[in-house]
Amino acid sequence: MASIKDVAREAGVSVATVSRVCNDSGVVSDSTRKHVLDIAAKLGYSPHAAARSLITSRTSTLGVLLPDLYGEFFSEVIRGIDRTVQASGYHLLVSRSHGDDREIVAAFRAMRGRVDGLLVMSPDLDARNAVTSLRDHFPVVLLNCPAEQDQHDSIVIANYEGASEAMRHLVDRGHRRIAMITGLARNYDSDERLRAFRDITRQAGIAAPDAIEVGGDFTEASGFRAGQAILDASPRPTAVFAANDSMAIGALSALGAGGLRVPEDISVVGFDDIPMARYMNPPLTTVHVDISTLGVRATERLLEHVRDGNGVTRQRELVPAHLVVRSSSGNPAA
Amino acid sequence: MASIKDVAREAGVSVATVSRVCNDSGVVSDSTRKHVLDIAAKLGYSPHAAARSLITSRTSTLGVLLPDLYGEFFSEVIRGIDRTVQASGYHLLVSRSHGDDREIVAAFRAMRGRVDGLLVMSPDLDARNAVTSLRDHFPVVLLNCPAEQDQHDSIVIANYEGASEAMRHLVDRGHRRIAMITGLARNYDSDERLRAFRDITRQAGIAAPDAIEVGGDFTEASGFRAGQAILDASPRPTAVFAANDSMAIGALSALGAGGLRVPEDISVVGFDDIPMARYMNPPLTTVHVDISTLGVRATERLLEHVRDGNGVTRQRELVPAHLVVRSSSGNPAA
DNA sequence: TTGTATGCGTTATCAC
DNA sequence: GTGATAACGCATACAA
Repeated sequence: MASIKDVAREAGVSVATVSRVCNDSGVVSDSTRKHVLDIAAKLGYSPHAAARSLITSRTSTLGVLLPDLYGEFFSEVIRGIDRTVQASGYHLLVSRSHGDDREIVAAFRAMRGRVDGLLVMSPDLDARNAVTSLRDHFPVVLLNCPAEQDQHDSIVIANYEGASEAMRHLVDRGHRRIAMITGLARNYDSDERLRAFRDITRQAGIAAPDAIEVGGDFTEASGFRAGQAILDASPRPTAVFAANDSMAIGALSALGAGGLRVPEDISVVGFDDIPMARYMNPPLTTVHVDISTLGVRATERLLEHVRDGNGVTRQRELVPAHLVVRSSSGNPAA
Repeated sequence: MASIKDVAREAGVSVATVSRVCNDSGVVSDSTRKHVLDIAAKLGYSPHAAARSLITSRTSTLGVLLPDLYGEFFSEVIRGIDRTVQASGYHLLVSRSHGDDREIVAAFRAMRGRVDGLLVMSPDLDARNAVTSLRDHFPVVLLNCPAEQDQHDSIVIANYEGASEAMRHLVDRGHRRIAMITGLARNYDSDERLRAFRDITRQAGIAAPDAIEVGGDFTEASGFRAGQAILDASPRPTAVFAANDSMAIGALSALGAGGLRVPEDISVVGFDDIPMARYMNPPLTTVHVDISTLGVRATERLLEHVRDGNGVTRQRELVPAHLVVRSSSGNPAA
């Protein structure tokens, strides 16, 4: 593979000149510039990224640490991240971690010399310490993580607000027996949405067994199982609030298979508004989140840090979440 | 950030010894090894990836070039890739390209010095030349690309076989008016699935206007629009074969909104078997593809190349695709 | 068993 | 305008 030396020799100039041409730095005469460019093209030369970043101490790469790459939600987040990263001329290094401290620390170490900054998406409540202790090494932006205000730079979904809106919608429609399908245990998003469920039901004077919580893990399969459990519950709820759309869709399927009509017999509300939600049968009432914006904003914030150093203030940014009423929710049966 | 020099100085040894300890190479006495390890831990030292790859000329990173990061299909592919990459101690650099030659070439260049090998997923039929001309720089494995047998290393879905099975299923059930919702134009997957549609309909003696093709682009929205067009078609088809599940789901929605019952009035068959397919209402009959395996196998093949050099033979590998009959397909109405 | 010295490909600081 | 040359952090051949 051709190096800067090859180009210099072939063009009859020094490596310094070739470097200047490639980086538009310093002053080079038009004629030599053109000549060097020609030779470089002929040799198919492209600078060696590792060598360059060794001397400049910049990699032009951003890292992203994800809990798992599953389903449309993450797909959309990555989409937003990728779009922004690419538009800024950066590269994207993705890594998955199960979320525990040890693994996050290991991932951080492995990133050294590979990235200029890191996007961490770890809704696991245990991971905070790892992030805090290692933040000194390079800029970090937290994405949908449980973080104290101003402690870290972070972008989070308005989980509580969105879930509250969804729950109020159900209560306002007259529902008095409501089930919640929760997400993974010790997960920030899930906990916040559950907190709203509890607050709103309490405010409405609804208590167990009229307010029940069924455990899920954000997958369609767990939503399906939860739906089956709700079918068997007595008294049977007239409405279901799922912590995300995938589970709502799984529940929709189980409820339908059990002979219930949605929304006539039972209402179902999800969270996220993944692209597929509106195409469900019936179209899913859900809390809309501009998911890719989550990725876009996080990346923009990280780029600010990477470029402007530590001059950027730390703050917590909220991505709004609003209820979109479609056909899967209605009034409870008389 | 602590470098190897800092560790060496602090430990009172040479950088060579520190290097040997870190890489388990050469022979180091147990006592100094332990000592060096302690100091390294104390200083929070981790080797600088760029510096290391400059001297070893290996990056421990694989690149993946994708057409777009949209929907569950890509999500699953990346999932498979990531799992394999990570299990092998490699990193993953993702990049998106719109698929045209120029952009692919640019992406290749930018990858120089960043990756040891590249996974290219570009179903666009125009991109072949770019890949061929740049393959010399590092190992490349094509993922679901139109490639001549033995010309490149590639993994492809058994598009034609799977689509044929789906079409035969419909014909065997007695359908004589069938619509196909195609994918993006000039897309390999779409073209192969369409080829099966045309072959099977021809073999069954079905011709226009009983065999119609409606244009889509793999999104739910395009499937929805196609579904509306099919509602208005006359004679109206009794079955629909969509080039992927997302479009099938969109069509399901449009057909239902138009008052048609599935499968009583019209059958719908998809392709991919994304996780959500079985939770549709009705559950979607579709061609199952072990999507993440596509990513896993491609990554394994690429790793073979990266590790064993050019000793690995080039070949085309097929990922099987088989029909899964659920409830969205049945016999045509009398 | 350990240390010294060289070079990987690039940019940056000087001279000229 | 251009060319030497020193660094960047590390691995390794060779010397001790």
